[in-house]
Amino acid sequence: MLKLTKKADYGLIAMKHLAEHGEQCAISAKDLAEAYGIPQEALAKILQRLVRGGLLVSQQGTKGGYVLARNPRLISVLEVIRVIDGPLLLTACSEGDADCDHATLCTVREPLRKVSLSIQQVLSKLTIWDLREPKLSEAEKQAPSFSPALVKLGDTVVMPPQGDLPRS
Amino acid sequence: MLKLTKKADYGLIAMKHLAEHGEQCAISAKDLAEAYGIPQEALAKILQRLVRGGLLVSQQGTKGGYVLARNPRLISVLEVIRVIDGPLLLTACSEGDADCDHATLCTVREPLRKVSLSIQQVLSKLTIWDLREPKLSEAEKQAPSFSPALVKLGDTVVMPPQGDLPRS
DNA sequence: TCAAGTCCGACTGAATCAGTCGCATATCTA
DNA sequence: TAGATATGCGACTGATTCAGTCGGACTTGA
Repeated sequence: MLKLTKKADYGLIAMKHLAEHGEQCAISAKDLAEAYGIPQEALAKILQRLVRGGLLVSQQGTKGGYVLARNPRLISVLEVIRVIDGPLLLTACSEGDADCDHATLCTVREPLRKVSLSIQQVLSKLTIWDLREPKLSEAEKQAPSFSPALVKLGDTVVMPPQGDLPRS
Repeated sequence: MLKLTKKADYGLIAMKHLAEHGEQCAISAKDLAEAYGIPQEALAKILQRLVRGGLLVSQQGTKGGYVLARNPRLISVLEVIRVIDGPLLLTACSEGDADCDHATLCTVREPLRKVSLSIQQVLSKLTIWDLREPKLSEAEKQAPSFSPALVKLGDTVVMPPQGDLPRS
């Protein structure tokens, strides 16, 4: 459980590839699909969602393809996942109580919601750029875009949020 | 996506209830189900898994029911989820490469695995006891069983900023 | 020994996921 | 201008997983 869907997986692979190679020219869905052994049509649908989500820009026509809409250092993994798979919630029942009939009875939702927030924050700190080269993460430590941080559960989170968030 | 199944949800609710009330006598699946409006048989199955997983002890017979196998302070949320829903993996393809045909091509797996580990650390730090009373978590801060967790992402430590999330 | 009460394993609809197909639209090149 | 190439979009199908139900096996207490 708690696993990402293949769609999100494919989406991240594509985004990472575009971050690495798509600097100049657009890359077509076909090329991406062939490069990673992903079904073309499936990937195309995912890329379309990313376009609608504002993370990619598409270019139609013969020399068309996809390009990142922003600097990869400003696109978080969380955004990609959220665009493809929808909002990620840890608890089965969403924020609204209306749909959950035992809202008043269910007493674990609140603590779990906090855990969910922690996970989201971890994912929001990781950018597409960070996926690029794992070995570079050491060097990235100094970079302002990826600063050290502390995770605390319960209702308190210590340490000032010095790090700038990737996009808000 | 990335949401817990209802089963895990029910399981956590039950564990929490047992941590609060099941000190002396065993509590039957029926009582638990009625208390939270959960289908009896569905809950029973979940409780059975928790027994097999070594987190609960079952007592058959007229006055039977379930009791926690260990101190609730020593049972992590991660354990409960893992017993009910199986090992939680962020990536679609598991650790073994055999089943994933584009193992060599998929380049995002390694960074995602680290994220997965971070999430697991967060969940393993949270115990059933911590779910008990959210208001007490402030006091629990001093308790040795619940020390501030540090989430490490790869070689760098990542921190969720407090307060609100980056909306996208 | 009987009966009440409980745990336990197999089974059946329902929902979601992964991938496919076909057609419309836009752009570039000859 | 016509053809080739590429994205954009909706509907569809098979497979997997989830949620919940049913009947049987076991233990306990009178």
